[in-house]
Amino acid sequence: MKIKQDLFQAIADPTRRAILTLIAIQALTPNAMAEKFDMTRQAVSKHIKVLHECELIRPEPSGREIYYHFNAKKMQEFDHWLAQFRQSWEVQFNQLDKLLDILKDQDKK
Amino acid sequence: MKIKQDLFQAIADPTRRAILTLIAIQALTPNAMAEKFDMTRQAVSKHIKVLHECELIRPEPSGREIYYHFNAKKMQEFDHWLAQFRQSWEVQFNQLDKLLDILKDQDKK
DNA sequence: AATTTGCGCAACTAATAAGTTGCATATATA
DNA sequence: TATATATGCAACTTATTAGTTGCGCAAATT
Repeated sequence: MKIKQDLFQAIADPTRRAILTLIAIQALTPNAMAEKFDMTRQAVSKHIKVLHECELIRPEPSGREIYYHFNAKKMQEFDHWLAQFRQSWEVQFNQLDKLLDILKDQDKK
Repeated sequence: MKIKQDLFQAIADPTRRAILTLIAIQALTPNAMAEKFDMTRQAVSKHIKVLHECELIRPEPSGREIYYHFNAKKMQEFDHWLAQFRQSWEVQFNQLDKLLDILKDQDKK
């Protein structure tokens, strides 16, 4: 059995990404989320479980309702993972810049 | 049938992420990749297909070998998706800063 | 020309995951 | 206390996918 849900697996599903987009603006209950999507409450509940297990969302009970909040700190891990590639695309874009410079020089001739 | 592989789906697999990390440093052939992982060449070939279909990698034939290069521009799309949440975590961190300020003030008393 | 090597595609198996319905539990309301 | 509502968990079905083996094709080597 899986100890913990994988962060990348969590955002692979479009519905879960939609949930994240929603609650990044405002915390919502499972029922409120289910109303937004064309699926049963139980289906949404499963997505919530996945997002919760990898700590992308955080429950805050309020009476018999549970508001799920967006955990920005966890989302930042993607930002850190992306860091290893930033250098790559800067290099590739610099090469593009060089190419553009060459083309400019050719125009002058 | 799926028209095109999804970017998020592509990076959901740990082996594919490892491939991306490898070729971000240096372009590799399918065989060279397969040697790095404990799986058959065909399995790696499938991952290559997924990464290629969503344009995260780009083939450059060289004789009977094919070097796959990392496409940084495509990975940037993930960066752009993350952008919608950057504001959220800045807000949450600002709130943390405020809290820290409050705690500092309490120390002074 | 014959053989080896690099690669992709097809078929198959096993595991995973998204969705459903049904049920149990806890909180709020009448 | 009885009832309605909010939520999570379990069992099931179906679809997807990661891995395998086997095959065919094209390029390089002998």
